[in-house]
Amino acid sequence: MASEELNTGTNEEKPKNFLEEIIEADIKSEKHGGRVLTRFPPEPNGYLHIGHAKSICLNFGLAQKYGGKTNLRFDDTNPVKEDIEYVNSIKEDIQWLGFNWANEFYASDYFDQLYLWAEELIKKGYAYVDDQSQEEIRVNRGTVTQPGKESPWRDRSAEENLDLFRRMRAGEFKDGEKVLRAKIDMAHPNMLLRDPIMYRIIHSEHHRTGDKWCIYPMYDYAHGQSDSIENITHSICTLEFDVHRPLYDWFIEKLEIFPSKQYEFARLNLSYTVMSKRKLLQLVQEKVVMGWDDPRMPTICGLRRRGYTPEAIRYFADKVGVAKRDNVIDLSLLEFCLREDLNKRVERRMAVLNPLKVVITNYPENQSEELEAINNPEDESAGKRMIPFSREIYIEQEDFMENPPKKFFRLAPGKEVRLRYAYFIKCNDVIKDENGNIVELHCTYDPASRGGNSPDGRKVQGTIHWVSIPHAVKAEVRLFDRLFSNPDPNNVPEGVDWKSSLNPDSLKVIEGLIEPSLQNASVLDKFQFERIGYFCVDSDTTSKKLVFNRTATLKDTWAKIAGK
RNA sequence: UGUCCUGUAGUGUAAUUGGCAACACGUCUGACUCUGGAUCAGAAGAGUCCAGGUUCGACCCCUGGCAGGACAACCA
Repeated sequence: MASEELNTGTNEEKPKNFLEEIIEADIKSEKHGGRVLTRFPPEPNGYLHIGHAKSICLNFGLAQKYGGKTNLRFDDTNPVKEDIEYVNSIKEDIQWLGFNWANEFYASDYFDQLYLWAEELIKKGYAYVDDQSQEEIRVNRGTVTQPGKESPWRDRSAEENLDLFRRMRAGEFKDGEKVLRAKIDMAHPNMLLRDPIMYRIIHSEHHRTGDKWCIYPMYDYAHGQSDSIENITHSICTLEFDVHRPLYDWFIEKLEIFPSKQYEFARLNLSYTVMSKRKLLQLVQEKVVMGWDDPRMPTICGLRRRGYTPEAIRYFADKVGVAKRDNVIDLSLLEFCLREDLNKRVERRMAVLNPLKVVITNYPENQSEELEAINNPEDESAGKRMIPFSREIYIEQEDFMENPPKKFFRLAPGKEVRLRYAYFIKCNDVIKDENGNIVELHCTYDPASRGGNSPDGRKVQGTIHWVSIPHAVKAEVRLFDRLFSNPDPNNVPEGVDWKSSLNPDSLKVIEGLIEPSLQNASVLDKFQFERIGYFCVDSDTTSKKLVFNRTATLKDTWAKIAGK
């Protein structure tokens, strides 16, 4: 429902991106009988992040739009890097985002077929076993400006190659002793076509195939054929694989198998964020953050814990667009998408983060009452709730100024404001401690303004939020901010640690006071704390302690004015 | 330095495939409001990386530059 409101996904009015144009052309020309089958191919060696979310929304979204399906395929060709821990988190994240795959596959499902095809290429003279060391291979590959040198083993007979390759598989050789290479062109301007390695020897247990194999296919030898085996029609990946496409096509052509086609789009970059798995891992390992799901992380699980919704992320993926040029998206766009969603669906509550005590001197002692509050002004069906009011309340420190500037609409000596859903109050006295700090305000209220309106029709400029002291509940509140203070954390001068621009204030933990109706909130419940921001219940919450994460602040026009 | 990809308001994405640039976010006004939120109305902001060429006409086609990115793991 919310996604409809957010108008994500298919929309006839919207201009098409280049992939939609390609697909529509293919459908029109009956290329695969109008069939569309995409795939999302993560390597299970890390957690998914917002960049993957773009890819997921693209792959699944395109298939959905054109009546096709999407496979989930784990690209698990390197047993030393991959683990099932990641497999499970990846599946969970994709489902949470709201997508269902047609099939769950693994590149390792195809190891037998890939092996057979390798023998076929050997027999056709398109592949050979190379005895050169890793170092020799590297050196002989040449450089970007100089052609490579052919391996002395390049012209072995098919029989010898076949024998050697079978013995590689049988485990007769040690890691690195031999590799299987495609025989293409050692002088090719595209380095990837200089006899790329197809198989390497790794005596290591694979998380799915166990010890069945001691040779494993390289990405280039596995990916296109895996697509082909699944009859993928549109294999969509990021720009850096552009150089790989000739190789992708080469194997498919030589093997004469289903011609899947690869298309590349520009990956997502977000300002104030790092996205590389390596750097994210480093943040986790060095305990810069609490873990992969730290609410400051751009990981899907981090965003989830932070309070993001699948709808907001899908809306975001839709808004960033798809093209081939490098891009950096403003973090503010992500936040816009979040607010757009949460504003409409999430209930409002009152909470005071930096309390200032207010005594309403003309309100009877030991009295309290319940006042009616609207749960969500954007959604009448969210109903109403009662909130307790009493003689002593907390307001926000920032909502009072002893010497207010011109446009300050909040409380000040002699000024009157409305307490949201309660009464008008006027400030009469400012109580200070011996150091001159304001510790308490003495105010009087207008009993006739109960509910927030005065019968004489007089207006107040400001409405502030509050919480009744005897009824307030304490909660830990975690105020998150961007992880980096540098808009482009990857761009640091030579020799400077990329972590040097970490924002020291990315997390502030405070004790807040919340209205009692929040008492029984459960993990992941989301609210708008009026005039403050969106918050969600953190998984660290226990029966004894409530913990809230600040998902995002509200737009704060006053902060902008005050900052000038 | 070789090959490939990409250059359109601050940030993204468009431009009916050649008819003088639109939309969103952001920014700035104003209205409204029991959230300085939301909503509504409006404004500013690029002449399309540069230089030539083709054309009646170029963001779009051609040539040459320039800038950014990718590629020299037995990673994906």
